[in-house]
Formats: sequence, structure tokens, C-alpha cells
Amino acid sequence: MDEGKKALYHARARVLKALAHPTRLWMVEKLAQGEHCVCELLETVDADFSTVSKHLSVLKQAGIVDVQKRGKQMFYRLKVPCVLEFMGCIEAVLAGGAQDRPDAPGMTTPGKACRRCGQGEKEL
Amino acid sequence: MDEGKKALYHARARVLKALAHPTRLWMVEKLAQGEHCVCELLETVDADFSTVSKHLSVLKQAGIVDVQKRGKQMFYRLKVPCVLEFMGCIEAVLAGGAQDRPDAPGMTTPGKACRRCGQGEKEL
DNA sequence: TTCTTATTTGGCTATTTAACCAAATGACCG
DNA sequence: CGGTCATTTGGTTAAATAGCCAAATAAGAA
Repeated sequence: MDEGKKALYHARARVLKALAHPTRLWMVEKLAQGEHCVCELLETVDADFSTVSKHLSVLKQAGIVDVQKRGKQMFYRLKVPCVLEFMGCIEAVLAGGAQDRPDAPGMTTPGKACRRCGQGEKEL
Repeated sequence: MDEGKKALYHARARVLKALAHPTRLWMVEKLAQGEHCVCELLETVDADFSTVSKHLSVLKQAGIVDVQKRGKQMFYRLKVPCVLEFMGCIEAVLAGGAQDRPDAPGMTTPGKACRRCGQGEKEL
């Protein structure tokens, strides 16, 4: 795996990691309804002010939310609404993989013995 | 936020966390092409055998992949292919939020002053 | 300017995660 | 059975993450 590819997967993982927290997931859904200031989110979350702020900062750094200052408040909004579409699939995972597309692909290398595992294709 | 809701978001976050690692993301895409044994995945990954095995175990526990033992090999396959659909959106995030759906919703609570921040709606 | 409100930053500690190595298990082969 | 292959488990350590508290900003309001 070359460096560029590695960097790509790291970047993708970073985005997912930003989403991979219950509170942040909740806030993302909240922000999907429209922008909210930190204190509004705080009301619904049961955590410290600074904790909420840090979660929002994680989402912002990942590029998932945007922030705009108005007066003394910071208004956060969902920048990339398509992340909401993840939820359906996540529910499918939680439901045990009940898939709408049950045509699972078979083996690509059907009878591969894997003896001295590493002679077939390399870096595919 | 009641306990049930909290548990739901925790569960969702757990699934995302399982995906939120460059190596695991890579392996998921690899398994999307068809099932593979651990040693096949190992070839493409540049990590210890045990490391790869543990990553796979994380994916399995999350319910994202399935495993089947045949002979002395363990064959992993993608159980829930819809996770692949995340990638498009992740790219959009990385591209800076260039969205196909640019109709961002506005404020839900337009002029809310948020003074003594916590008198409006509670637990919504 | 001083006070208050809204939010971020900077520690600090506890928990989780990742990676490697070494040892254990499980299945086939001779 | 004893060996070897494929994989998992356990142990250890380093690094990342999450949470809270307290202090620092930033913007009005008095």
C-alpha cells in the first residue's frame, strides 16, 4: 500500500472517528434539524459545557459541521447532511445484517490454498 | 435523554468506531470483493498477524463481517455491504462539504436569545 | 470600564485503543 | 502421535480519547 493510499484511508478513518461517539452522533442529528448554539445542545446532552464544546470542535475539525459566530453565541450547523444516511445502514448492522441486498459475493480466489501464504497476488 | 435512547446512540457509535480505523476500512473494502482468509488480508496490510486478526475480530463483534472456518483457515466476508456506501459521503466531507444537497436548513429557533440558556424546549 | 453571558482552552486523570511479541489453540498431514 | 500451518489470545507498553474543573477569551450590557 503506497503512501498516498495510506493517507487516504487515514483521512477517511478520521472522519468516521469523529462520528463514532454517542454524544456527537446525537448532536449531528440535532444539527440536521437546523443550526443550534452550544448552550441549546448542552440542554439535551447531560455533560459539561466544556465537554460539549470539545465534541463540537471534533466535528468541526473533521469537516462535518460548520460554525458561525453571531453576537456572543456560536451557531453550529451540519455542513455535510449525507452523514445522516449512515444511520439506516448502521441499523442494519445492529439488526444483525438483515440486508436489502442479500447477494453476497463469493470468493474471488476460490480454491486458494494459502500455503506459504503470500505467493499469489501481492498488493492488490 | 432516556436510557433507551442513550443505549441506541451508544450502539450506533460502537458500529462506527469499529469502522473508524484505516486498516479496518481497507479490509472492509477488500472483503467487499469477496471473502478472504486472514493471511490474504495480511499480505496487503503491513502489520503483524495478530494485529490483523484483532482488527477482524473488532469488525466481527460489531456485526460488520462474518467468519466461517474451512479447513485450517478462517474466511471473512462482508456481512453488511451497505457500509461501502459511506465512502461517497466521507469523500464529500474530505472535499470540504461540497454537497449534492446544498439546501441547508436554517435555524429551527430563529431568534432564540439563549439568555439563561435553558428555558425553552427541554429534552427534545 | 466593569459585569455577565457564551464558549473555548489548558491541565489532569481514568479509560480505551493499537501494536507488537510470545504462547496457546485447532486442524490437517505424515 | 508429533509437526506444521493458520489463527487467536494474553501480556505489555505507548498513545489517543473522554470527562471534569478551573482559567482564559470575546461580546454585549450596565
